Order: sequence, then C-alpha cells, then structure tokens
Amino acid sequence: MDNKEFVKDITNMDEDFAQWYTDIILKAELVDYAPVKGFMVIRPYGYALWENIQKILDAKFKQTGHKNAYFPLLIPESMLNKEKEHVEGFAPEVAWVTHGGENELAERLCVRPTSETIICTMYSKWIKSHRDLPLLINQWANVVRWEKTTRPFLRTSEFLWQEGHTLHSTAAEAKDETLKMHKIYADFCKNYLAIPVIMGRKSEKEKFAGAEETYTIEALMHDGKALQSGTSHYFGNNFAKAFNIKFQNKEGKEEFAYQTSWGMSTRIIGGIIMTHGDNRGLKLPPNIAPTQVVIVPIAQHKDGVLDKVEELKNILSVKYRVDTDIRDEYSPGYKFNYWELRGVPIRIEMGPKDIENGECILFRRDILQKEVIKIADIDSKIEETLANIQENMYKMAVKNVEDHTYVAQNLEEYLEIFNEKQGYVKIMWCGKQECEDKIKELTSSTIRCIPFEQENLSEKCAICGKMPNHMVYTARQY
RNA sequence: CGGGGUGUAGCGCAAUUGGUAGCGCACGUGGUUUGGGACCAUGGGGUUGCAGGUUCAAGUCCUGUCACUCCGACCA
Repeated sequence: MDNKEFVKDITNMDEDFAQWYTDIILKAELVDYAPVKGFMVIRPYGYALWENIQKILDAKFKQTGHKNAYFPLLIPESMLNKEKEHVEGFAPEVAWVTHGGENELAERLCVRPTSETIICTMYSKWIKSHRDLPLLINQWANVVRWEKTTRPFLRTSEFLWQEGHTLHSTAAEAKDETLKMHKIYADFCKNYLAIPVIMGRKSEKEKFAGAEETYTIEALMHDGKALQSGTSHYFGNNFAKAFNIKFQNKEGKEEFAYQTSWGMSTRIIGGIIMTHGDNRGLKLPPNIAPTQVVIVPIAQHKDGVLDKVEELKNILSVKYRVDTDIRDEYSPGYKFNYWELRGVPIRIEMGPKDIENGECILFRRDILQKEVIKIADIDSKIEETLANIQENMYKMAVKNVEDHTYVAQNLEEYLEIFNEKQGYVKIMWCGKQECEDKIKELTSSTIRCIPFEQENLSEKCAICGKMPNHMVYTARQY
C-alpha cells in the first residue's frame, strides 16, 4: 500500500491542490453545486459531518450556560443602518428582498449576513435590569453574503453557522465570555477535528465590522494557506449604544450593556478536508466521522459471511458509528477505495477464511496499514485504534504546521520566503497599518493574528525597522 | 470587479474543408464472479451552456450572454 499509488479520478494534491479539493468534495459526495451561483447543496454525507459538529458544539455551549433561540431571516434596512461601521462592512455583500408577491415593499429587507442588528433590536426590548444579565443566547442559522468568488464550504453565498450573542453588565465579564468561547473553538478543533490552531487577536484592519476586539483561531491547510476557522468578538458597548440596550445597575443608574458575538460555520468542513485529506481522498478524524468503522465482507455469497458481518455490526454499533457495505454489485477492491475516498477511519475486512480462524482484518485509513486481529478482541482493539488515529492525525497536522512555519527578520527575507513557499511567516510588527498594507501589497499575505503566545524574534519591525510591539503570524489565506 | 482558461450524454474526451453527433467510464437488464477499482452479453441515455446571426446546411464561422474555474482586489 503506497500513498503515491495512482488513484483513479482524483487529481494529485501536490500538483493542483484546488482541483484536488474540488474532486474530493464532489466525489466523496459532500456537496454539489446548486443552480444559483455561489450556492451549494450539502449532501447527506456532508450534512452528517455538520450534524456531528453541531451536536458537539451545541453541548459545549449549553454546558457553559447558553440557550438556543431563533431570530428571523429578514432584517429591515433601517435596522441594519444603525451601527455605522457594521453596515459599511456588510453592505457590499447584502442580498435584498424588495417585493412581497407583486407589491414593492415600502422598506426593503435584507437577508441577514449576520444577526447582530436584529438581535440587538430585540435585546433592547428585553433588558431592563442587571438582573436580566448576563443574557447568553446562541442560534443555529443560515446567513447570506453575496460573494463574488465562491468555493464550496470555504466561501459560499449562503452558509450555515452558529452565532452566539451575549450581553453582560460589565466589560470584564464580556471580555471573559469572548475569550471563553474563543477557547471552546480552539479546543474543539484540537480535540475533535484534530486541527491545530493559532489562538490570537485580529489586527485593527482585520477585525469584525463594529467590534472592539476580534479573536480568531487560524488553521494551516495542507497547501500552506491559512483558514480563519472561528471568531469571537468583543463589542464593548458599540452596539448597545446604537441600539439602546440599557439596564439599571444595582445603584439604580442606567448603563449600556457590554456585548459579544462568536461564530463557527460550515467553512470548518473545508478546513477538515484540507488539513487531513490525501491523494486517496478524505481522511476524517474518528471523533467527527459520520462512519467510524465500515465492515466490508469478502466473498459475501458464501455461507455465514453476511450473518457474521451483521453480528459484528450489532456488537460494535453499541459504542461506535458503524456501517456495512453488503452491496452485491461491487467487488471488495471497489469498496475499499470507495470508503477510503470517504475518509472512514477504520475498515474491517471479513471473509470465510477469517471467520474460520476467528479473525478479521483491520485497516487504518490514516496510515493505510492492515493488521490481522482476533474477533474476540475487536471491541478493545477498535477503541484503542480510533483513539490512536485521532491522536496520530493531530500529530501529522501539527507537523505540517511546523514544516510550514518560517521566521522573517526583515522585508527582504519575507519576500524571499513568499516567493517560493506557502505557510505561516512569523514577523515582528510595529502595529502600524502602513506596514500591514505593505506586505499585503507585495505578497498578498496578511496578518492572520497577533498570537497570545508571543515570541521576541528581534528588536525591529520586519517591515519598517522601528520598535516592534507584537510578534504576528502572517500567511496567504482562504 | 479586472485578467486568463473551459463549456459536446452523469464524468472524461472525439468529431477532417461547415455535410446523418461518436468513444471510454458510469448507468439499466440477465448471468458468472468476489482478499485492492471483476468479466461476458445486452440495452437506455443528446435541443452540442443559452440567445441571435451568416449559410442549401452550424458542435464547427460571427455577435452577445450565462455558468464553471484559475490569478488578483473584497470577505467567515
């Protein structure tokens, strides 16, 4: 088994990563293109991934005191216009509803690009007293942003996400909340998706429209480009002032509430694909895989094979997500490739000889290796192997980040790196937008984040040579 | 929104000078197979992206338009 072995119908990822990505998502049946440009159909296998993401994140949100609600899809234009920076940030990509049936509306309605404005409007009605705070609400929803260039999962005109919107009586509490959710996203990526992320803050230029602070988790894809994978924003009372969200404090005085919002979207599925996939297709981390174990019978027409497969499935289904492939029209070899393309972590092969010996073959998708195991040991073996795959996939992803992380002391070194490589380039930065703009102009890379874990690389901004105040990660991005 | 590329069956492609649109894979049916993409037989599937135009005749020539895609600018 060799990973370089020719795989039918899939473009080699090292030759054309973009085409590889397209091949994978279509052939693994995650999505299909919709009739309207920029929109995608999420097919059952892709949606199952999203459902697993939802299930895990939703539980984390609830554990931390949040409740789900649902706000409307359409927002009156006047409402969107209340916060100046926010509307300037989103206006260019808003879709508008102008007619109800045959009649033109008196005020046009925007299809939500994000829900801050409608939620703030409602919050201002609901909040009277410090006793109403904190207000911790999340919604699972779709939003629409009319994008010019789109790619399934990574940038689509409509995407699914969750958006948390919370109100607090103090700035400190709201800041804590922002960081708490930021950490939940990072832990989720690490522990479930096996994606290592850089945790940090966005620069002024890159932060969310209307926010005081934006925190981001940045993930590095196989091709060395960065993907913003989850954000949390601290709004201070910018929106509270624009939407008049006030409460009476313990002293009886009126105060503006402090606010946060945070979100993770279907984009992260693109992140899973591009972090772990290989030339055989998808490679899904066990903790998120819709199917963790697939059982493929060999010579399934022979007596007892299908019975044994069914029996094994029933045993394993108690603890794992298990599928069997008993399609009569395909050969075992076809099925092996089929499930590898779909990224199922473990495959069990079982034929008459194995059954006779009380054995079966366990195949690991992550390292493409087969092992003979005793059926009697299968439960503990699967548990151990799934954990092992999860851990190994994280390690491989970490290694990819390490292999694609560079340091530049000055502009010359910086340009040299981006001339031939893709990845994170760590630099010292003076904090001025002028320098930020310059690297973007020259290399199309941007400051991805100002990481919490700072390092002192030198005493000079890599761009202008002045006193630096931050070490930052830069990269080209999706 | 600027620059390039591509549109012929689900996918990949072919069609000579403008002259009856074809091949492989996939798909339907019957059978034989089954430890890394099986085989035989047989069958179905097309307003050549769309709209105009030139011509006796257009997949092919002309104009427009749409979609996809890559590279920039803009963004989760």
